[in-house]
Amino acid sequence: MTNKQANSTSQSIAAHLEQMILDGSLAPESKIPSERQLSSRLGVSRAIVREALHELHGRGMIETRHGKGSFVSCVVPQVDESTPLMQLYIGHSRTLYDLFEVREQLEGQAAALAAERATEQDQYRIRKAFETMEAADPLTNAELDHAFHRSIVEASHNPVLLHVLNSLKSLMLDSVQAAVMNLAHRKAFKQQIDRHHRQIYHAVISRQARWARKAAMAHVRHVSESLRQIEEQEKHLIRAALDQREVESA
Amino acid sequence: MTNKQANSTSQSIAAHLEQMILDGSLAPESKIPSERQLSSRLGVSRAIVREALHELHGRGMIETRHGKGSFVSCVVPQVDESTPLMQLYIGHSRTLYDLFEVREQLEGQAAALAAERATEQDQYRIRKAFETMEAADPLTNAELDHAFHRSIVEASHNPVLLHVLNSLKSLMLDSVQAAVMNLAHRKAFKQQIDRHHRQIYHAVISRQARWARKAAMAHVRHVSESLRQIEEQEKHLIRAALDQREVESA
DNA sequence: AATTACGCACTGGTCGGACCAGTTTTTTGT
DNA sequence: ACAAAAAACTGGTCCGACCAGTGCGTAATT
Repeated sequence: MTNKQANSTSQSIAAHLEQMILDGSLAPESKIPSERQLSSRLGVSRAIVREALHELHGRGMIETRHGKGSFVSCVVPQVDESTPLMQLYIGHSRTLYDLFEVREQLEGQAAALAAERATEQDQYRIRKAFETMEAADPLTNAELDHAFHRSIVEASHNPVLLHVLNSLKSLMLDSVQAAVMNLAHRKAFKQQIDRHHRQIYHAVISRQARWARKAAMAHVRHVSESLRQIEEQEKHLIRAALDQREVESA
Repeated sequence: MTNKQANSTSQSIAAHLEQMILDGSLAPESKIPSERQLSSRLGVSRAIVREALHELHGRGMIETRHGKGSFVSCVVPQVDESTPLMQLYIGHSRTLYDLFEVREQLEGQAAALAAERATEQDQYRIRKAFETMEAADPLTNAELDHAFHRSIVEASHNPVLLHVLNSLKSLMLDSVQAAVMNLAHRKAFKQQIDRHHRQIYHAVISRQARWARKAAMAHVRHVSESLRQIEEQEKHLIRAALDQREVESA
């Protein structure tokens, strides 16, 4: 299905192993056959096997310990529901916050411009998006939240801004988006976010550019820091789990 | 900072290359030195280099083409200048000012972050770029001006910011760049620009983030408005010419 | 006999050289 | 001058060797 064997041996072997891992043929924490074993069984040189393994390591699916072997490191056994989250951007979490740093500026600018330049039509759209979002079920408002912000960016009447923000958003992995949305599950966060949305809305509608910028920036920053908190918590959980496991295996 | 060199050679080489990519030392789409070259330059075997490259490939930071080489595949997707949408807008002067509007924010943020996060090495680079620029012949300092701004953006240590600003800059047509440079011909503008540069430089070096942001934003805004003025003047000239023609043909 | 220590048989990590296969540049023969 | 052949790149694959951690079983020591 997703068999892209693209370039060649090492690639296809990596894909093959990945498939086995995702299938569950290779359970998490289970030991992967040794390099020499794979090499002879697959009829390729050991170098190729090593390249394939490094490829998987790059994706964080594998961990290798000198003298012991390589092990599947699917952190969370849960199929593919809620928490492959961390693993994806765990190595790049820094970049994620860099991204928020940029977004903070641009969303702020967008809100300010929207307050200044929104036409009546824009204001109508913003109002509609806002009301729809407020009335909606908190669990399903991912799209609506997005639509609200989008309506504001569009009201800024700056295509470059729109374009850049779009590509930044598409940069965020779905998992991260999901995580952001999961903030809504925590009542305190949800309320804070709602408050921010209201502030942004009113500021833009009442054409108070300065306030709009401030509110939008605060909003992005809040989301970013909330995410950071969650990451910190999960890191602790993971570490705790690992410690626990080591205790058990000791 | 995030330098986990953990296991060994291939890992640390991968990390090193990743750093270079994120830093912008290796621009997107740029060719990475050949495996044999890296191998000899880093003093390790080619196999190790290959493993490091595969690691990066696994993370999607690299693409490799047989017989050609390996290439940085933009971590931060380029703000597509090729997208049909942008294609339409490019060239419209209105879009140009939208662009400056965005740049104003981002350059400001970059300067502020640079003031906060610049290492000694960064400061040295910035100082060198600044002094070189000041000492240079005003007519040929297009490159140097660019280098100065770049050194500051790099000192912000935010790869997303770096890449976005890079792609924005590439959006500006050469003609525009030339026009900006032509501002230097007018003594008043030139002096103002120099003053801005000095302010930015001193603010960043003395770690005054707020001031740095303000200066950088003022700088971009000034350039933008100067350009607008020039355009206005030229428009008058053109209109005058057109009127003249109509008179003649009447 | 129990315990320690050594050593062998694993594991991954690194090396160098060889060769194949695409791509680009240079040379060369008409 | 031009087109074809050749040389000089590039990455892709293989081999065989050796080093370095790890673990286990056996032999030496107590």
